[in-house]
Amino acid sequence: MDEIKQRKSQPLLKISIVMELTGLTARQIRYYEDQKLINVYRTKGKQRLYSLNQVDILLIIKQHLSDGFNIEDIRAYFDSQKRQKKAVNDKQARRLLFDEMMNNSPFGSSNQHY
DNA sequence: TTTCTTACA
DNA sequence: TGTAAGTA
Repeated sequence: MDEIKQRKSQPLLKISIVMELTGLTARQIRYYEDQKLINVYRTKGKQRLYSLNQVDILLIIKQHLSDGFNIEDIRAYFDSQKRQKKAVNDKQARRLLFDEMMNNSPFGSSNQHY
C-alpha cells in the first residue's frame, strides 16, 4: 500500500470533526458503526477516531440513505465492492505471475496490456 | 468540556 | 433517531 493510502487510513479525526465533515449526528455515526458499515478505531480511553477514508465512507452511506436504500442494502453494496476489489487483486496477481513466467519485469516497457 | 454507554421515547 | 443520565 502506498504512502497516500496509508495516510488516508490513519485514524486521526474525533467524532465532533466527523460530524462537521459529514453533516451526520454522533448518534448516526455510532449507529452505522453498530450496523457494521464501518470499523472504527478506538483509543485506550475508548475514544473513537476516524480516518479520511472513513469520512468518505460515511458520506457514501449518507448519500445512499437519502437515495432510499436501507442499511442492509448498503452493507451488501460494500460487500460487493470488497469482492470486486479482491477480483482486481487476483487479476493483478495473475498478471504478475504471467510477467514472471515471461521473464518480464512489471515495470518493463511491455506494460501496455489492459 | 467532550465523548462514551445504556436505555427509553 | 433524539435525548437524558452518569462516567471516563
